[in-house]
Amino acid sequence: MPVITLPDGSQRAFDEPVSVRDVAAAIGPGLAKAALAGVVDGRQVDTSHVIERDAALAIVTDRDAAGLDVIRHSTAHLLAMATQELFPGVQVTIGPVIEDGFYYDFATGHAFTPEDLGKIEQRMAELVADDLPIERIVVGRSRAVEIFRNMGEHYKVQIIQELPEGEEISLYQQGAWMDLCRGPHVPSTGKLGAFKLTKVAGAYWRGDSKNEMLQRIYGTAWASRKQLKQYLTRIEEAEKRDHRKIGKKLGLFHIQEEAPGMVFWHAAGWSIYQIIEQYMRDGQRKRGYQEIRTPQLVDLSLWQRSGHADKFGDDMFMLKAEEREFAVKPMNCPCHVQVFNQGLKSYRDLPLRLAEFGSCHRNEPSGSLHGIMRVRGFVQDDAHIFCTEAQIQPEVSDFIDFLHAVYADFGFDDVIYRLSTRPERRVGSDADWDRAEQALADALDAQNLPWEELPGEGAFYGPKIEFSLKDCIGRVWQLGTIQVDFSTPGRLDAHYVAEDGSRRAPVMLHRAILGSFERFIGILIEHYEGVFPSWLAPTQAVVLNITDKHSPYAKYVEDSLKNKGFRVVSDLRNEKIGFKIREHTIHKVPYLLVVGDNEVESQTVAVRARRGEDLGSMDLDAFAALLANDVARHGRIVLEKQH
RNA sequence: GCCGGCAUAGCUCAGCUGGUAGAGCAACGCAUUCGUAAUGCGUAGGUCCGGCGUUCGACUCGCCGUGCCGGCACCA
Repeated sequence: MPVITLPDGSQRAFDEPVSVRDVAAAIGPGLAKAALAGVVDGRQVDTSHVIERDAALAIVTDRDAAGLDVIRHSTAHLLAMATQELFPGVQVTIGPVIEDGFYYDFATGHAFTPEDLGKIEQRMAELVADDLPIERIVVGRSRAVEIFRNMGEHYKVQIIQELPEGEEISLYQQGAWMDLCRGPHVPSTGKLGAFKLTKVAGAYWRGDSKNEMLQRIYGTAWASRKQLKQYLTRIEEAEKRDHRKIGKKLGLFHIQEEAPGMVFWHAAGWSIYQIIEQYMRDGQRKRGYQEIRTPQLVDLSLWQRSGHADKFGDDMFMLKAEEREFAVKPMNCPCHVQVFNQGLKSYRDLPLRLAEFGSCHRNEPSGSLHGIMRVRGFVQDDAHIFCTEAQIQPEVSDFIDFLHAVYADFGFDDVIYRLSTRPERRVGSDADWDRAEQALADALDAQNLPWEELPGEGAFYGPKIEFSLKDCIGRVWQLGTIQVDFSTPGRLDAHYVAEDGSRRAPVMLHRAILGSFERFIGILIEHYEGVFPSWLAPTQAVVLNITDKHSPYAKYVEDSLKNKGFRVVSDLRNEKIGFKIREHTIHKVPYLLVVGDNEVESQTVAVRARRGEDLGSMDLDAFAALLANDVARHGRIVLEKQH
């Protein structure tokens, strides 16, 4: 006699055990049709699940996030079924739900082509039309192994054998096809339909590059055709923000074959870069950093002492000269320790903050290169803080303040915070780690920041916080970081004289806010969609003459504004004003200053903002004030617009 | 690095099953002197990524290499 409690608190009593489907039907035929799964006492189940005793039940439909996940998961099964029908001999492995969709990994000698995806998609549509019931079957472990072994599904056999003892093993069957799965799944294939297969890719079995490579098919799935369409449109729109496309269109930089993973900055891009560098330099100076500069090329012996050659030698560019072996620096820290080591330091010198816009080169794997976001030659806004253990927490807190001020100035407010804690192999005592991890966590908590812990992901020398942002299509890129390092100072003989006269190794904090200028500018381009706020825009205003006779005045306007420190050019070409406006609008110039008879007469400029607004005519001082005000707001203007 | 795809004019892209390339924009020239997102006419522009092969003949087919793109792995 189960009594079912629904999410609204209402209760329904039944004379005998009932399925989720039955309960839905008792509430209403519409719900019965919409039911995709259920949640019984917090556990997700199929609609066929029978409830024996009193329980809390929520019916899951495609309006719930959980329902969408069930749809995606079942669509992954549908993909696997269609694929195995069309390509006999293909083995199934895993097919999880991911953001916006799902994938399924297949073991096969055949490499799927984009044409294959079309065929598979078509077969999937047919299976939806067939509306095959999806049934859950519970079997014993040995029986499950036997079934999949007979089917030749060796990966599934392995998965079953590694399931924890006592875990219920369930199979899902639709038509003649069957897969091992925990579920839940939609009641029949007819509940699916709004999906699209998006890409094929290789992926290692169990994510380990030592294992064989499987064929992965990605797809997206939604509750309705309309949602699917919206998603596809969203992706299309997002792709227009791609920094590689915009970078080319705006002439910011290029990369060419002869220097893979290295950026050729053009004048416009370099202008942005320099403004950012100067901005960071000012911020660092105000916060007690000393800027230094260290060599690019350093004898291998230093990298051997620091441990880099040993651990990361393969990723370092090496060269021989004068019978010595040099390495192009992949990081700045060992060099910064050399600066610290010049002259005996006292505890009074701590914390000592050494900053460098350090040019680094790393021979990143070819497959990992990505526009200017992942490159082989880059410049970090790097700094190392040499301090005592007691100074870790205040330094980390100050750093997070600094970082937030910077991100806010660039208009970023959607930062992902991750704290990576002690890995298996590490240096330093557990007590050291306890305190360092706590210091980092406290610093995050003090600012009320939502952070995620990545257990075991810290560096061998200490824990770290990573600050990441997403690019236009949702890929996450790490920008800032702060890392505690118990190891490097000792390895490189750094020490200071403590209050009691003893010599101690300082703790070193590695930290960066932008990460690399290259990646940061890539993210900025996508964030702004190329529409740089006035303080960053390579050209802040263009003066446009109506006809030749206004050229002298246009030049005068240009020169006057340039003398005030603005980045202004004039476009005196013999073209119609509409043509020139169009061209500079496409290039996202913040302000267009049109000068014709009226403006020459009244000694003004007609101001047009880049979104098309006509700001009317004003004299040069008024425009200069307007632009100066704009510049002073940095990129916070973007945040204001969003909110 | 691994799996797959792609590489044609400065840019964006056409070019069916092999018969030595085409558009739009940009550039250049001429005309036009014009008031807020494209004035008209004309000219020039290609080692079809590189190498080797198949073929009477290769942008097209095959192999090798390079780079880029999408994933995977990596990211001190």
